[in-house]
Amino acid sequence: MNNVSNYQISKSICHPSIVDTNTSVLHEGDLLFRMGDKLDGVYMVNSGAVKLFATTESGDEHIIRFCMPGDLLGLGSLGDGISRTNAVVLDIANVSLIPISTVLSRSDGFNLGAFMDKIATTMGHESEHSLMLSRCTAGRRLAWFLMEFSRGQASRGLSPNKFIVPMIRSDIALFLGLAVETVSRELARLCKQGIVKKNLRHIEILDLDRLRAISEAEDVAPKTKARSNSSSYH
Amino acid sequence: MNNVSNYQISKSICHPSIVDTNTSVLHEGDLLFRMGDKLDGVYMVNSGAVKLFATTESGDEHIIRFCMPGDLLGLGSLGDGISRTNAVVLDIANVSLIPISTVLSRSDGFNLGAFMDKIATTMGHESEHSLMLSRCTAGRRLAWFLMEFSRGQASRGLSPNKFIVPMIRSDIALFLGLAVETVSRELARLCKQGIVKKNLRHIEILDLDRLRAISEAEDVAPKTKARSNSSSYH
DNA sequence: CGCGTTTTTGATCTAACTCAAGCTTTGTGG
DNA sequence: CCACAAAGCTTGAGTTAGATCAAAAACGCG
Repeated sequence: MNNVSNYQISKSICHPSIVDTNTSVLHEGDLLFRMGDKLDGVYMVNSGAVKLFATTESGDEHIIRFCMPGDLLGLGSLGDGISRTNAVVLDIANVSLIPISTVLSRSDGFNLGAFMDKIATTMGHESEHSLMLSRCTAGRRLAWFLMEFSRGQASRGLSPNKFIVPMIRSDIALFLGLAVETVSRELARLCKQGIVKKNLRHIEILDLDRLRAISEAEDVAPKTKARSNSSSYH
Repeated sequence: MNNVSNYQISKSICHPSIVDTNTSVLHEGDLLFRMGDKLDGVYMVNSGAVKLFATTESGDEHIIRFCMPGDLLGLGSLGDGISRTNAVVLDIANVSLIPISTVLSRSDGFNLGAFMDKIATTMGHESEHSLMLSRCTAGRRLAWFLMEFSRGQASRGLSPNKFIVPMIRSDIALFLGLAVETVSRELARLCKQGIVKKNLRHIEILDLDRLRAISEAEDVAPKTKARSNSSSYH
């Protein structure tokens, strides 16, 4: 990962002095926090990858999102400071803590607008994720996942066509609400179509346009028709 | 809806003077805003019900959540002020605008902590919704929906056992990622089991415990097994 | 090299969708 | 106030996408 761009991402929210004093490095498999933990603030991922997930009593997990450089973690605890999710490091990561007091105390070093902006972006992603889970075919979910990852790469100045994903197949499955076997099969299909090339976690996108087309397919769900809403406009 | 409690909810975030000057009443079918609109802030629902949803090019909609008294709307636009969602009134509603400038300018009348708290709660709900969409049976999704609605009623000082839901079946279907027919069938099943009683939008929960049991059933998905994560703890 | 983990492929099964149709409720105009 | 139309809800029958079960192949670390 590129340290220069990571540093810039952090700076946009916090003054360097805030970041520097609260940074730590975690390794693959490390738990950043788990459900029920008391958190002192919100974490920002500077490098590496962290998976954020919820677990049920029965031990099943649902992956909420994969946090990459620039992403915030632990937002759900902003209220009472108690985390409702678990965070595990997938790839050696550098994360910094933004204390809740910093967020609320409007010191000069903290950019509340940029912070709100990140929250809004995060919520937007969650909505899209939710849309994918509710009304899309397995093939489309996977295509969307790859497109999103590719976009993320591009936004971090890395190659949007060739990358190594930090998660294993079952993580992808858990994120997309599919069985591992389905993820494997759909990925195989994309390969046969010449749209991507894969070798375990090494992914190469050969035809971004076609992949985008699949991810945006207009076959979302000709099921339930919406109520006609178009009446007066406030 | 109970005006006294609604007022109290608003007051916890904004000083009354802020709320009073930005309040308006909207009727069923009214559009509060739609995707692409420029918003001047975040809306708070004081009474009534508003549905928040995204639409795809093909006209399908995905309902993100139903906003009830005390809920915030338009959080996704906190960054650039552009809404990524549509908001339509289901039940005559009183909403007030919290200008973005109020949020960012830390005036005495604005409680940033309470605001963050609401954001955190909202994110928690979204995660739960997402979990339901990804790994649960139709029956469990519906049970969860009813439980959540019931909890909301209780938190607003209304009956948790008997209420009139503000949305039609297809809205519930769109929210839960199911076909209308499935919602209808599952609701019929709950009735046959003596757990609820229904008459169109009038719902009576006869056995809250059993409904909760269904909504929390431990059959979430014995599908994909999670990677063993339990290693070092930060 | 050997063993546990991850990935893949094949065969079967099932929950929920789709299609179709009837019924109930609500709203509108005469 | 009734008739009719539109919207909403329900039930039945058949189909299917993706889950589950089973097992083999590929990887990678000690």
